[in-house]
Amino acid sequence: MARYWLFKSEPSDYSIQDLRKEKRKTACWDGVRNYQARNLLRDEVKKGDRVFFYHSNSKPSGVVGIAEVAKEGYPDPTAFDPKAKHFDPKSDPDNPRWYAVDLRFVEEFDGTVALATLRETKGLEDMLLLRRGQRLSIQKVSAKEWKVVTKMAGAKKG
DNA sequence: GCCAACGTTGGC
DNA sequence: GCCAACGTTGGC
Repeated sequence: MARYWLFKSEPSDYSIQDLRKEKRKTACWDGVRNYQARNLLRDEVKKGDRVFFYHSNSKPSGVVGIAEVAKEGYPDPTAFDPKAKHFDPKSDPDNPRWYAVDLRFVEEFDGTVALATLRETKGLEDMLLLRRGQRLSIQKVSAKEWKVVTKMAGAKKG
């Protein structure tokens, strides 16, 4: 059974439009440096899973579209690259500390499903994103929440 | 730009 | 293992 996720990104850093413009509309989701998120990328995010693309620190912040997992967890190459922004000298290629997945663009919503709107929506009361103090950049989304949000967005390929 | 809520680091 | 200091996230 396919699972659902929500991946956060600051659009000034990397946006859904950037993903759409990629060759084959696919990109390596690298740079995650949080152990909880790492565990999800390494162990639970599977090929074919669907992902909400969330723009944080944005106006407004919210879910802007859908991607799918094109490649399952593998060692994050940027952790070994001294020139990379998220280089980690303590990550050893023989025992990698950080993981990445590949995401493929699926769809961009007509508009942003804003965080404020999500908060007001029935059926999303338990959504992790809306939980106080929840800052994780990779989050699990339930099938029910996926359905509600895609419906709000008028998604065609949800 | 502010600041609350976390996560990480490092001294002890 | 504790905890203070510091860094980051991300809404507002």
